Amino acid sequence: MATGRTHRPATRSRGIPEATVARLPLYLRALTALSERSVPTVSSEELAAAAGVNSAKLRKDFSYLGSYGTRGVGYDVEYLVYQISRELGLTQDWPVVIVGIGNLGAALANYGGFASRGFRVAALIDADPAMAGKPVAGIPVQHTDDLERIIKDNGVSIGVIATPAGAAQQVCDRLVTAGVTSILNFAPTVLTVPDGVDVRKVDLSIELQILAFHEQRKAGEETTMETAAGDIGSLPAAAAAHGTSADDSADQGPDGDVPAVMPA
Amino acid sequence: MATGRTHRPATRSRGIPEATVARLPLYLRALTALSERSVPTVSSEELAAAAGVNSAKLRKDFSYLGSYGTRGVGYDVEYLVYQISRELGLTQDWPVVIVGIGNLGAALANYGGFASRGFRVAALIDADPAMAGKPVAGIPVQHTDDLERIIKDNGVSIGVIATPAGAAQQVCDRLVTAGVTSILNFAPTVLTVPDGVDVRKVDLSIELQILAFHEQRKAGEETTMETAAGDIGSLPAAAAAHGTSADDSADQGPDGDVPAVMPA
DNA sequence: AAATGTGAAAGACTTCACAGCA
DNA sequence: TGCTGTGAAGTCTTTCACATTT
Repeated sequence: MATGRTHRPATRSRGIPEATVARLPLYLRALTALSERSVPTVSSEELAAAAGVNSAKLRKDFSYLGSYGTRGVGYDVEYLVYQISRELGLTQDWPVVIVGIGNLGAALANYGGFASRGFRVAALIDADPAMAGKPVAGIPVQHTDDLERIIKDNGVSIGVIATPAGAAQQVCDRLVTAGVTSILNFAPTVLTVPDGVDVRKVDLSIELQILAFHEQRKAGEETTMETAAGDIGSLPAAAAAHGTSADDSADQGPDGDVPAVMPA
Repeated sequence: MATGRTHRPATRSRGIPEATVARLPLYLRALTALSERSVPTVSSEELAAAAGVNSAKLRKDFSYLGSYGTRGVGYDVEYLVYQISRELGLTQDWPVVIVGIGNLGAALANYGGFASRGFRVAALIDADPAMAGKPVAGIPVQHTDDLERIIKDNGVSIGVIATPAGAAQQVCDRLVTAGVTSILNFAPTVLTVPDGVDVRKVDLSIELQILAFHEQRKAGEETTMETAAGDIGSLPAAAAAHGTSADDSADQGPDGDVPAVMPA
């Protein structure tokens, strides 16, 4: 979804494709596991299998970073770990704030992978005064009133929003004003941000809906049914057109659903 | 991370592009909001703005579903809500099980958006005997031992994995064996599944790393620094090279990614 | 006059397949 | 021989721009 698109048109200094960037963390994880097992080198084939991609793609991805492999041998694990970490900016410390310490916020604060790779939870912020001072994951929750100060005092540039949808945009605005330029949004809402600010979204219900789409399709196949019967019962109910002149008679016949995709 | 690949020629009968499917939930959410405000119709321009995409893309997306708009007018909100819901398979009930009731699992169980759109948390499962019986989000947690029975008794086809990485593959195998064909994986690990099973992954640390990448770039631009100084200190420290110590092996499925859907 | 639906062009990403190096 | 690195081909996605319909 990559909300935050819109990078400056320029900045072509190092054009690593977005799709490649999105896979680097995957490779890094696989490499880290190999490193822990003291495996010295891997071939693109092996590493690709561990990361769940195909080897040609992996080699192409690495080619954007430079030539870090050895023909006939493979890649040096430690060296690659370092190169990818550096490329991703993980060799530096990233203080992060989490806003909205409900169930999800607490889960995120406790998430191990967070602290590991260069990210450090600098502060937890919540709008509920009752939460203030209470420690979550060993970090005392602070009140929203101090948001700006917290951001500035800690030099935070990455913010995580785990508030209810209704509060997300407002929190986002404050974060941005205070200097945050990258946001990870867990609230089920579209955030509007000024140019130069990156937003990534994680949305549970969207993922489930995508799964449901495929699941539905599988079910339909099995039985070779093509009329997708079974739903006809629960009709639109909408159908009825509001003003919009266009009387319903137009298309949707009572059963005339079956949208016949692909109108020639 | 786009999951469902698809080798097969891709059944053109109803070929809705994966990228379009991934956006339908977005449109649906925007439409639902409009519906609640009793807005009768929207133009592609307005709806696109609400969903955070551009209007040409939205129109193209809708064109795969059929011709549900009215030229010169726009789209009937209620009607579109129904059509998209049906296309996504949300007009039916999807029982879901969540495995791994730690911080994250509990957050998911409590997540409102879950219950809303056709998804119903049929059961919560955890390996810790101490959790058994304890209610989370009003649902009693059950022990992993009963996983297979629970799946079957409830006709579950969608499973959510929120266990630690180490347990994920095993849980996945059991879910699949018991009949689950769609999995939403929150564990930071690559899951291997047989053909016909869909896996989607949500990975916090990957999202953060992608943000860090862009964040780093921004910082670099501002100061025109390009040597990313300050890191040179922590060098690779790699180099050693053993022979081909490929012991693990296990390079299974060629494209261990996601399978797919729709055999022609 | 307004706004959809869609060919066609442009762009991004993936896969192929093989030259070239260790 | 084994495996990387990469042009070229193929596929998917986005964007353009306009004919078409209400």
